[in-house]
Amino acid sequence: MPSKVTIRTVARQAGVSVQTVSNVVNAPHLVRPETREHVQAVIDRLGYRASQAARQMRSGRSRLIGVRIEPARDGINGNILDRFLHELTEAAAQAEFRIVLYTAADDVAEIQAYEDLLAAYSPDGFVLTSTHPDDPRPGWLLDKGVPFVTFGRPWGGPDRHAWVDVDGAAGTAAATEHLVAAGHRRIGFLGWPEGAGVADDRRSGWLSAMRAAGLDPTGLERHVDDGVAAGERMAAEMLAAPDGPTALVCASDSLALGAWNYVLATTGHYASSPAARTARTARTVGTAANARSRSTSGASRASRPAVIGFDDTPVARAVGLTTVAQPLAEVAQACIRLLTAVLDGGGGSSPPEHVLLTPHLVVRDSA
Amino acid sequence: MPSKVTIRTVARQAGVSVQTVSNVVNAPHLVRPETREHVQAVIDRLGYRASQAARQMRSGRSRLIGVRIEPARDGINGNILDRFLHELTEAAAQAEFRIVLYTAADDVAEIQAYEDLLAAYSPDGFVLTSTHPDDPRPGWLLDKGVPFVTFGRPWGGPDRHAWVDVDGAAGTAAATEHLVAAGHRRIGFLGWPEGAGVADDRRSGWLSAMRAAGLDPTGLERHVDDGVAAGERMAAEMLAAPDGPTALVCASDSLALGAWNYVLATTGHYASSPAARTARTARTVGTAANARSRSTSGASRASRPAVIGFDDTPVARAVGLTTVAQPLAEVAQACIRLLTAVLDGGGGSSPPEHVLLTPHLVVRDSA
DNA sequence: TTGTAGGCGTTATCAA
DNA sequence: TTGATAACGCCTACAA
Repeated sequence: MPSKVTIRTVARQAGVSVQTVSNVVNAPHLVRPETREHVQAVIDRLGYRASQAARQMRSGRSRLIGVRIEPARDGINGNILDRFLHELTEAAAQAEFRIVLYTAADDVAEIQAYEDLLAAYSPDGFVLTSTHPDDPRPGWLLDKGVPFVTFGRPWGGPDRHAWVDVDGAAGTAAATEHLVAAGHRRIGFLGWPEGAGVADDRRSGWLSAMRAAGLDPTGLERHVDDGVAAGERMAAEMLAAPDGPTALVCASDSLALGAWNYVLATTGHYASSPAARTARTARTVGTAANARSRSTSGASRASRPAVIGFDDTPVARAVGLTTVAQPLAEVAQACIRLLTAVLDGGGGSSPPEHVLLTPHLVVRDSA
Repeated sequence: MPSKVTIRTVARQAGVSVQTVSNVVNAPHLVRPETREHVQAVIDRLGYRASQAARQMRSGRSRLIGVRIEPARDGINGNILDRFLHELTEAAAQAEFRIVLYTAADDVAEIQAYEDLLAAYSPDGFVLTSTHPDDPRPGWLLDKGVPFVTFGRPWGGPDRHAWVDVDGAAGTAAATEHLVAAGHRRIGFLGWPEGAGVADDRRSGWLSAMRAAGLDPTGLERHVDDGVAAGERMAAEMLAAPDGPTALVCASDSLALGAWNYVLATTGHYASSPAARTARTARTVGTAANARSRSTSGASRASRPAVIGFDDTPVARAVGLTTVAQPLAEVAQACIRLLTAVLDGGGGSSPPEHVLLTPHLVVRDSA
């Protein structure tokens, strides 16, 4: 193993001072082209890379970004944070940053994690996920002057920091419009309890799209804590009602999966893959579905209720669920861009930037 | 914001030398108890934490562990690596290590990532996932003398490094035994193409359990690349055959989900949640299933074929799939333990340690 | 048991 | 345009 290549090694090999080498790396314009090229050649030949530890001691910059990795939770939705993390790692690498992970059971623990991480590794900044009303984290970081960006708007909180978010309302509106275009008139919304920021956001898109289409949303919505079982239960209640909806826009793939399970069980219409369809020979497809459609008139597609989820999770893909997809790569890139802006801006007085991205509908079998 | 608390600040505040403070932190036994307590109190009060950057310059240790974060892939199985990453972050924190992330599209890119990361951040070691035959990574790291542990055996490769793995064969064997106990005699195996290490491992557990139970495995297995659609297709072929299996042990939850989709479509028996069951009133449950069972005699539970997956992914939970669960928290802890052993052992001649953990069966609706 | 000196690799300052 | 020097915070000798 070649003993460590330091800036000294390069300087000696190139016959210049260490400072010149440093300049070639950090401020090339200060070095005469010939010298620069020569030194650069030596750097490449030796494979020299500045030590972050030493660099950090001088410059105070670690080129590290702290990110929390969340537990699997119900695992269906939590999944998008893992995908986000992957995208963020790539976006960070583009900007020569690395992601350091930490875990925390709740907001208080997370603030403790900031302190620990900051004191020992001094990351240059943080990317926060899952912001929510009364979130104590932004305030703490703001107080300490620690640079950060959030993936998620400051729901209700003071808007004093850079954030990136996806327009959930636009997503559910697109879903609703898709259903309207398919001939549905009574389109229900299956969401989460109010007050969660994201919950209200996604509901509002459905609501405005309904009104824009001249449809009456009254009585067509239900709210429940996230989960497949809960989705199935609520969907059963909603769809079985005499004048219930013929289609459902859901706030999550979990809820949608539950609803879709119900639809399939009710209609006996498990149409996911061609293989299944051809293999399914002995069954009399559609009887139950027809019985249902007779009592639910109104949808142009009378065969079965439509369901649309949110997040385009792997489950949705596997099961053929139509769903709203968040542009996670773009979100990640925007996070890095805004964070570097905050880093460079330093104490600058320019107001914090915001980015609101639009999700898109992925149409599959369920709607 | 309080200007940085260094070892000097503490020393002054406590009225001792910096060396004493350092000793209190790194070699408490060298300090007189009274002094130690006094200094410790000051440390706590000031919230002092040694700077990793400075510490690393002296000691050469960064207390950083490099881990690759994989893309979402088909997303259903890739998910377990995300869960592993979470557990690893926690286990590492226990041992005062942090996880630094990197991405890489393939093995060659990953080796490049080692070089970059090593040169700039000098992580103390790496945790490798997804080992496979002809994996060039362990050899490279071994050559460079970089400490590492793999989650995954060195399939076919030289066994010269520490590794942790889960006994896949034990998992499929347990699944098979469970089915045998339930009265199944023709138990099929739906796995991946041979040669992938993990593939052969999981197959072998099924095979040995079949033989141990005195059952003939001939013609009861199929192999296909992972995927839900592939699983559905293969399951259709296998289960529809006149003397086909009455139950399926699958190498993954993806395959199992596909198989289960087929089973449900065929039997019209979508029994996931109680809600669905009660809601499903109009349908005549079981006719198709009975028709099937007549032609497939042999299982004690004639109603429908049983399916068992592998990995206990969120999808499995959501859909009620019986599956084999890997003890990821234990794997993560073992990885950290072995890695620290390698770190401490340094050039020691003690042979690399191995840990093989046993998975367990999670019984749900599908078997 | 405690204190002092030196150096890890880098970059900022300043002089040449 | 380039080079010498100091300093970042810590830890390991070594001295007291």
